Amino acid sequence: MARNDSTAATPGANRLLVSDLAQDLSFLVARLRSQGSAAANTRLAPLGLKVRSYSVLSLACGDPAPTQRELAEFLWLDPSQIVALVDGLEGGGLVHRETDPSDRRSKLVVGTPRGRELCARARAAASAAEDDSLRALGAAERATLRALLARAAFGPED
Amino acid sequence: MARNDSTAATPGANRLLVSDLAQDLSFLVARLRSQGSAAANTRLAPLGLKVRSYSVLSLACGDPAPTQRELAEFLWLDPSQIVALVDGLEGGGLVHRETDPSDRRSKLVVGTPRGRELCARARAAASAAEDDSLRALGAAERATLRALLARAAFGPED
DNA sequence: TATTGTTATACTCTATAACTATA
DNA sequence: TATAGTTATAGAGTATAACAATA
Repeated sequence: MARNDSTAATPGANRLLVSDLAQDLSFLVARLRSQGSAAANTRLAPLGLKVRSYSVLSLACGDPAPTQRELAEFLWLDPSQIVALVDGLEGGGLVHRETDPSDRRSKLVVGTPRGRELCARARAAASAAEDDSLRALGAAERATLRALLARAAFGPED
Repeated sequence: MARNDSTAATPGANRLLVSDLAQDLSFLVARLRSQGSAAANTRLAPLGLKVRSYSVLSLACGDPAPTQRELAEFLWLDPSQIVALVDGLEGGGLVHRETDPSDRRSKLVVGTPRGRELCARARAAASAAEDDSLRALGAAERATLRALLARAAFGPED
Protein backbone atom coordinates (compact mmCIF):
# COMPACT_ATOMS: atom_id res chain seq x y z
CA MET A 1 0.00 0.00 0.00
CA ALA A 2 1.81 3.05 -1.22
CA ARG A 3 -0.82 5.31 0.20
CA ASN A 4 -1.04 5.84 3.85
CA ASP A 5 -1.03 3.46 6.72
CA SER A 6 -4.57 3.36 7.98
CA THR A 7 -3.40 3.90 11.53
CA ALA A 8 -2.16 7.41 10.89
CA ALA A 9 -4.92 9.94 11.42
CA THR A 10 -3.92 12.03 8.41
CA PRO A 11 -0.75 13.67 9.59
CA GLY A 12 0.13 16.22 6.93
CA ALA A 13 -1.87 18.22 4.44
CA ASN A 14 -3.97 19.66 7.21
CA ARG A 15 -3.15 23.00 5.71
CA LEU A 16 -5.80 22.15 3.12
CA LEU A 17 -8.55 21.60 5.68
CA VAL A 18 -9.70 25.16 5.06
CA SER A 19 -10.33 24.42 1.37
CA ASP A 20 -13.82 24.38 -0.09
CA LEU A 21 -13.32 20.77 -1.05
CA ALA A 22 -12.95 19.76 2.59
CA GLN A 23 -16.64 20.65 3.01
CA ASP A 24 -17.75 18.86 -0.15
CA LEU A 25 -19.92 15.92 0.82
CA SER A 26 -19.08 13.81 -2.22
CA PHE A 27 -15.39 14.35 -1.67
CA LEU A 28 -15.64 13.33 1.97
CA VAL A 29 -17.49 10.18 1.01
CA ALA A 30 -14.83 9.35 -1.58
CA ARG A 31 -11.98 9.95 0.84
CA LEU A 32 -13.55 7.96 3.63
CA ARG A 33 -14.18 5.12 1.21
CA SER A 34 -10.51 5.13 0.16
CA GLN A 35 -9.44 4.95 3.79
CA GLY A 36 -12.04 2.38 4.66
CA SER A 37 -11.39 0.01 1.80
CA ALA A 38 -7.63 0.23 2.35
CA ALA A 39 -8.14 -0.71 6.00
CA ALA A 40 -10.59 -3.47 5.10
CA ASN A 41 -8.34 -4.94 2.42
CA THR A 42 -5.49 -5.07 4.92
CA ARG A 43 -7.64 -6.93 7.46
CA LEU A 44 -9.18 -9.26 4.87
CA ALA A 45 -5.94 -10.14 3.07
CA PRO A 46 -4.98 -12.94 5.53
CA LEU A 47 -8.31 -14.58 4.72
CA GLY A 48 -7.71 -14.38 0.98
CA LEU A 49 -10.48 -11.84 0.52
CA LYS A 50 -10.86 -8.24 -0.57
CA VAL A 51 -13.74 -5.85 0.00
CA ARG A 52 -15.34 -6.88 -3.26
CA SER A 53 -15.14 -10.63 -2.80
CA TYR A 54 -16.14 -10.24 0.84
CA SER A 55 -19.27 -8.34 -0.18
CA VAL A 56 -20.30 -11.09 -2.58
CA LEU A 57 -19.52 -13.81 -0.05
CA SER A 58 -21.46 -12.04 2.67
CA LEU A 59 -24.54 -11.70 0.50
CA ALA A 60 -24.25 -15.28 -0.78
CA CYS A 61 -24.22 -16.49 2.84
CA GLY A 62 -27.26 -14.39 3.75
CA ASP A 63 -30.80 -15.59 3.90
CA PRO A 64 -32.34 -14.64 0.61
CA ALA A 65 -29.65 -16.06 -1.67
CA PRO A 66 -29.03 -13.46 -4.39
CA THR A 67 -28.98 -13.94 -8.14
CA GLN A 68 -26.00 -12.54 -9.99
CA ARG A 69 -28.20 -9.80 -11.35
CA GLU A 70 -29.22 -8.77 -7.86
CA LEU A 71 -25.60 -8.78 -6.75
CA ALA A 72 -24.72 -6.46 -9.63
CA GLU A 73 -27.43 -3.96 -8.76
CA PHE A 74 -26.88 -4.09 -5.03
CA LEU A 75 -23.10 -3.75 -5.23
CA TRP A 76 -23.36 -1.17 -8.01
CA LEU A 77 -21.17 -3.29 -10.27
CA ASP A 78 -21.50 -4.45 -13.85
CA PRO A 79 -22.92 -7.99 -14.29
CA SER A 80 -19.73 -8.98 -16.08
CA GLN A 81 -17.70 -8.10 -13.00
CA ILE A 82 -19.91 -10.33 -10.87
CA VAL A 83 -18.99 -13.26 -13.09
CA ALA A 84 -15.31 -12.86 -12.25
CA LEU A 85 -15.96 -12.39 -8.54
CA VAL A 86 -18.21 -15.45 -8.31
CA ASP A 87 -15.73 -17.48 -10.37
CA GLY A 88 -13.04 -16.65 -7.84
CA LEU A 89 -15.15 -17.59 -4.84
CA GLU A 90 -16.46 -20.72 -6.51
CA GLY A 91 -12.91 -21.78 -7.38
CA GLY A 92 -12.08 -21.58 -3.68
CA GLY A 93 -15.11 -23.67 -2.76
CA LEU A 94 -16.71 -20.79 -0.87
CA VAL A 95 -19.88 -20.43 -2.92
CA HIS A 96 -21.60 -22.34 -5.69
CA ARG A 97 -24.10 -21.45 -8.39
CA GLU A 98 -27.60 -22.92 -8.44
CA THR A 99 -29.94 -22.47 -11.34
CA ASP A 100 -33.02 -20.65 -10.10
CA PRO A 101 -35.91 -23.15 -10.45
CA SER A 102 -38.39 -20.36 -11.10
CA ASP A 103 -36.30 -18.78 -13.88
CA ARG A 104 -33.69 -20.99 -15.40
CA ARG A 105 -31.83 -17.99 -16.83
CA SER A 106 -30.92 -16.82 -13.33
CA LYS A 107 -28.32 -18.32 -11.08
CA LEU A 108 -28.49 -18.12 -7.34
CA VAL A 109 -25.16 -17.67 -5.60
CA VAL A 110 -25.15 -19.52 -2.28
CA GLY A 111 -22.43 -19.98 0.31
CA THR A 112 -21.00 -23.41 1.02
CA PRO A 113 -20.39 -24.56 4.60
CA ARG A 114 -16.75 -23.62 4.14
CA GLY A 115 -17.79 -20.26 2.75
CA ARG A 116 -20.04 -19.59 5.73
CA GLU A 117 -17.28 -20.41 8.13
CA LEU A 118 -14.89 -18.05 6.38
CA CYS A 119 -17.60 -15.42 6.15
CA ALA A 120 -18.00 -15.36 9.92
CA ARG A 121 -14.30 -14.69 10.35
CA ALA A 122 -14.36 -12.13 7.56
CA ARG A 123 -17.18 -10.27 9.25
CA ALA A 124 -15.03 -9.91 12.35
CA ALA A 125 -12.15 -8.65 10.23
CA ALA A 126 -14.40 -6.14 8.46
CA SER A 127 -15.71 -4.96 11.78
CA ALA A 128 -12.17 -4.40 13.04
CA ALA A 129 -11.39 -2.44 9.89
CA GLU A 130 -14.42 -0.28 10.48
CA ASP A 131 -13.09 0.55 13.91
CA ASP A 132 -9.79 1.47 12.31
CA SER A 133 -11.30 4.02 9.98
CA LEU A 134 -14.07 5.36 12.21
CA ARG A 135 -12.06 5.73 15.38
CA ALA A 136 -13.04 9.40 15.57
CA LEU A 137 -16.74 8.62 15.99
CA GLY A 138 -18.60 7.23 18.99
CA ALA A 139 -21.22 4.48 18.85
CA ALA A 140 -24.17 6.85 18.71
CA GLU A 141 -22.54 8.90 15.97
CA ARG A 142 -21.86 5.78 13.95
CA ALA A 143 -25.50 4.79 14.26
CA THR A 144 -26.58 8.20 13.00
CA LEU A 145 -24.10 8.01 10.16
CA ARG A 146 -25.27 4.52 9.24
CA ALA A 147 -28.91 5.59 9.08
CA LEU A 148 -28.16 8.63 6.94
CA LEU A 149 -25.96 6.67 4.56
CA ALA A 150 -28.56 3.92 4.22
CA ARG A 151 -31.20 6.44 3.24
CA ALA A 152 -28.85 8.20 0.83
CA ALA A 153 -27.64 4.96 -0.73
CA PHE A 154 -30.97 3.18 -1.06
CA GLY A 155 -33.60 5.87 -0.96
CA PRO A 156 -36.34 6.70 1.54
CA GLU A 157 -37.64 3.13 1.85
CA ASP A 158 -36.12 0.83 4.45
CA MET B 1 -21.78 3.98 -17.96
CA ALA B 2 -22.87 0.37 -17.93
CA ARG B 3 -23.93 0.63 -14.36
CA ASN B 4 -27.05 2.42 -13.44
CA ASP B 5 -28.43 5.74 -14.49
CA SER B 6 -27.97 7.98 -11.53
CA THR B 7 -31.57 9.14 -11.74
CA ALA B 8 -33.01 5.74 -10.86
CA ALA B 9 -33.39 5.36 -7.10
CA THR B 10 -32.14 1.78 -7.08
CA PRO B 11 -35.04 -0.09 -8.63
CA GLY B 12 -34.31 -3.79 -8.25
CA ALA B 13 -32.29 -5.78 -5.77
CA ASN B 14 -34.31 -4.39 -2.89
CA ARG B 15 -34.80 -7.95 -1.87
CA LEU B 16 -31.26 -7.72 -0.47
CA LEU B 17 -32.03 -4.77 1.78
CA VAL B 18 -32.53 -7.21 4.64
CA SER B 19 -28.96 -8.49 4.30
CA ASP B 20 -26.35 -7.86 6.97
CA LEU B 21 -24.27 -6.02 4.42
CA ALA B 22 -26.98 -3.39 3.99
CA GLN B 23 -26.20 -2.29 7.56
CA ASP B 24 -22.44 -2.32 7.09
CA LEU B 25 -21.14 1.21 7.33
CA SER B 26 -18.13 0.68 5.09
CA PHE B 27 -20.28 -0.92 2.44
CA LEU B 28 -22.73 1.97 2.52
CA VAL B 29 -19.91 4.45 2.13
CA ALA B 30 -18.52 2.48 -0.81
CA ARG B 31 -21.88 2.24 -2.54
CA LEU B 32 -22.71 5.90 -2.03
CA ARG B 33 -19.32 6.82 -3.41
CA SER B 34 -19.94 4.71 -6.53
CA GLN B 35 -23.27 6.42 -7.08
CA GLY B 36 -21.89 9.83 -6.30
CA SER B 37 -18.84 9.67 -8.51
CA ALA B 38 -20.89 8.27 -11.38
CA ALA B 39 -23.29 11.19 -11.05
CA ALA B 40 -20.43 13.68 -10.72
CA ASN B 41 -18.53 12.31 -13.71
CA THR B 42 -21.67 12.63 -15.82
CA ARG B 43 -22.13 16.25 -14.80
CA LEU B 44 -18.43 17.10 -15.17
CA ALA B 45 -17.90 15.39 -18.54
CA PRO B 46 -19.14 18.37 -20.61
CA LEU B 47 -16.46 20.47 -18.90
CA GLY B 48 -13.73 17.98 -19.73
CA LEU B 49 -13.27 17.03 -16.09
CA LYS B 50 -13.72 14.00 -13.87
CA VAL B 51 -14.01 13.81 -10.10
CA ARG B 52 -10.26 13.38 -9.75
CA SER B 53 -9.20 16.24 -11.98
CA TYR B 54 -11.93 18.40 -10.52
CA SER B 55 -10.62 17.78 -7.01
CA VAL B 56 -7.11 18.83 -8.00
CA LEU B 57 -8.37 21.87 -9.89
CA SER B 58 -10.54 22.93 -6.98
CA LEU B 59 -7.66 22.76 -4.52
CA ALA B 60 -5.28 24.48 -6.93
CA CYS B 61 -7.73 27.37 -7.21
CA GLY B 62 -8.14 27.64 -3.44
CA ASP B 63 -6.31 30.03 -1.20
CA PRO B 64 -3.39 28.13 0.22
CA ALA B 65 -2.04 26.78 -3.07
CA PRO B 66 -1.13 23.13 -2.43
CA THR B 67 2.11 21.34 -3.16
CA GLN B 68 1.85 18.06 -5.04
CA ARG B 69 2.70 16.24 -1.84
CA GLU B 70 -0.17 17.91 -0.02
CA LEU B 71 -2.51 17.03 -2.85
CA ALA B 72 -1.47 13.39 -2.60
CA GLU B 73 -2.11 13.21 1.13
CA PHE B 74 -5.33 15.17 1.06
CA LEU B 75 -6.83 13.26 -1.86
CA TRP B 76 -5.52 9.95 -0.50
CA LEU B 77 -3.66 9.28 -3.76
CA ASP B 78 -0.14 8.25 -4.57
CA PRO B 79 2.23 11.11 -5.48
CA SER B 80 2.80 9.48 -8.87
CA GLN B 81 -0.89 9.75 -9.65
CA ILE B 82 -0.83 13.45 -8.86
CA VAL B 83 1.82 13.91 -11.53
CA ALA B 84 -0.52 12.58 -14.22
CA LEU B 85 -3.46 14.62 -12.98
CA VAL B 86 -1.48 17.86 -12.85
CA ASP B 87 0.03 17.10 -16.26
CA GLY B 88 -3.46 16.85 -17.72
CA LEU B 89 -4.67 20.07 -16.15
CA GLU B 90 -1.48 21.91 -17.05
CA GLY B 91 -1.77 20.71 -20.64
CA GLY B 92 -5.21 22.31 -20.78
CA GLY B 93 -3.88 25.58 -19.39
CA LEU B 94 -5.97 25.24 -16.22
CA VAL B 95 -3.16 25.13 -13.68
CA HIS B 96 0.60 25.66 -13.66
CA ARG B 97 3.43 24.53 -11.45
CA GLU B 98 5.47 27.00 -9.45
CA THR B 99 8.62 26.01 -7.64
CA ASP B 100 8.13 26.70 -3.96
CA PRO B 101 10.64 29.46 -3.10
CA SER B 102 11.06 28.15 0.44
CA ASP B 103 11.82 24.58 -0.70
CA ARG B 104 12.87 24.18 -4.28
CA ARG B 105 12.04 20.48 -4.25
CA SER B 106 8.33 21.27 -3.85
CA LYS B 107 6.05 22.52 -6.57
CA LEU B 108 2.97 24.56 -5.87
CA VAL B 109 0.02 23.85 -8.13
CA VAL B 110 -1.92 27.04 -8.78
CA GLY B 111 -4.95 27.70 -10.95
CA THR B 112 -4.69 29.96 -13.98
CA PRO B 113 -7.40 32.56 -14.72
CA ARG B 114 -8.88 30.11 -17.19
CA GLY B 115 -8.71 27.35 -14.61
CA ARG B 116 -10.50 29.48 -12.04
CA GLU B 117 -13.25 30.26 -14.47
CA LEU B 118 -13.75 26.60 -15.29
CA CYS B 119 -13.56 25.71 -11.61
CA ALA B 120 -16.51 27.96 -10.82
CA ARG B 121 -18.62 26.19 -13.41
CA ALA B 122 -17.36 22.80 -12.25
CA ARG B 123 -18.37 23.60 -8.69
CA ALA B 124 -21.92 24.19 -9.86
CA ALA B 125 -21.87 20.90 -11.76
CA ALA B 126 -20.53 19.05 -8.72
CA SER B 127 -23.21 20.62 -6.57
CA ALA B 128 -25.89 19.45 -8.99
CA ALA B 129 -24.44 15.96 -8.91
CA GLU B 130 -24.58 16.01 -5.13
CA ASP B 131 -28.28 16.79 -5.34
CA ASP B 132 -28.67 13.85 -7.71
CA SER B 133 -27.19 11.35 -5.33
CA LEU B 134 -28.45 12.79 -2.03
CA ARG B 135 -32.01 13.46 -3.09
CA ALA B 136 -33.28 11.37 -0.19
CA LEU B 137 -31.80 13.67 2.44
CA GLY B 138 -32.94 17.13 3.54
CA ALA B 139 -30.64 20.09 4.11
CA ALA B 140 -30.30 19.53 7.85
CA GLU B 141 -29.55 15.85 7.35
CA ARG B 142 -26.91 16.67 4.78
CA ALA B 143 -25.27 19.06 7.23
CA THR B 144 -25.22 16.34 9.89
CA LEU B 145 -23.82 13.86 7.41
CA ARG B 146 -21.16 16.33 6.30
CA ALA B 147 -20.01 16.97 9.85
CA LEU B 148 -19.79 13.28 10.71
CA LEU B 149 -17.94 12.45 7.50
CA ALA B 150 -15.48 15.29 8.04
CA ARG B 151 -14.65 14.00 11.51
CA ALA B 152 -14.33 10.44 10.27
CA ALA B 153 -12.22 11.38 7.28
CA PHE B 154 -9.89 13.84 8.95
CA GLY B 155 -10.01 13.05 12.62
CA PRO B 156 -11.28 15.02 15.65
CA GLU B 157 -9.46 18.22 14.74
CA ASP B 158 -11.15 20.66 12.33
C1' DT C 1 -38.39 -9.30 -28.38
C1' DA C 2 -36.27 -8.87 -23.73
C1' DT C 3 -33.36 -10.63 -20.03
C1' DT C 4 -29.52 -13.46 -17.54
C1' DG C 5 -25.25 -14.81 -17.62
C1' DT C 6 -20.99 -15.07 -20.18
C1' DT C 7 -16.84 -13.83 -22.87
C1' DA C 8 -13.63 -10.68 -24.83
C1' DT C 9 -11.54 -6.33 -25.11
C1' DA C 10 -10.03 -1.85 -24.09
C1' DC C 11 -9.50 1.57 -20.87
C1' DT C 12 -8.81 3.69 -16.35
C1' DC C 13 -7.21 3.42 -11.82
C1' DT C 14 -3.96 1.84 -8.37
C1' DA C 15 0.46 0.04 -6.49
C1' DT C 16 5.44 -0.32 -6.65
C1' DA C 17 10.05 0.55 -7.42
C1' DA C 18 13.75 3.20 -9.22
C1' DC C 19 15.59 7.52 -10.56
C1' DT C 20 16.79 13.09 -10.11
C1' DA C 21 17.15 17.13 -7.73
C1' DT C 22 17.11 19.33 -3.79
C1' DA C 23 17.52 19.51 1.39
C1' DT D 1 20.39 10.47 4.71
C1' DA D 2 15.80 11.99 3.73
C1' DT D 3 12.21 14.18 0.92
C1' DA D 4 9.53 16.04 -3.52
C1' DG D 5 8.70 15.01 -7.80
C1' DT D 6 9.09 12.01 -11.85
C1' DT D 7 9.02 7.88 -14.78
C1' DA D 8 7.92 3.23 -15.99
C1' DT D 9 5.43 -0.81 -15.40
C1' DA D 10 2.38 -4.26 -13.80
C1' DG D 11 -1.85 -5.37 -11.80
C1' DA D 12 -6.63 -4.39 -10.35
C1' DG D 13 -10.78 -2.24 -11.40
C1' DT D 14 -14.22 -0.53 -14.82
C1' DA D 15 -16.85 0.06 -19.21
C1' DT D 16 -18.69 -1.85 -23.59
C1' DA D 17 -20.29 -4.80 -26.96
C1' DA D 18 -21.56 -9.19 -28.62
C1' DC D 19 -23.22 -13.88 -27.91
C1' DA D 20 -26.04 -18.22 -26.07
C1' DA D 21 -29.75 -19.79 -23.34
C1' DT D 22 -34.08 -18.83 -21.57
C1' DA D 23 -38.28 -16.19 -20.96
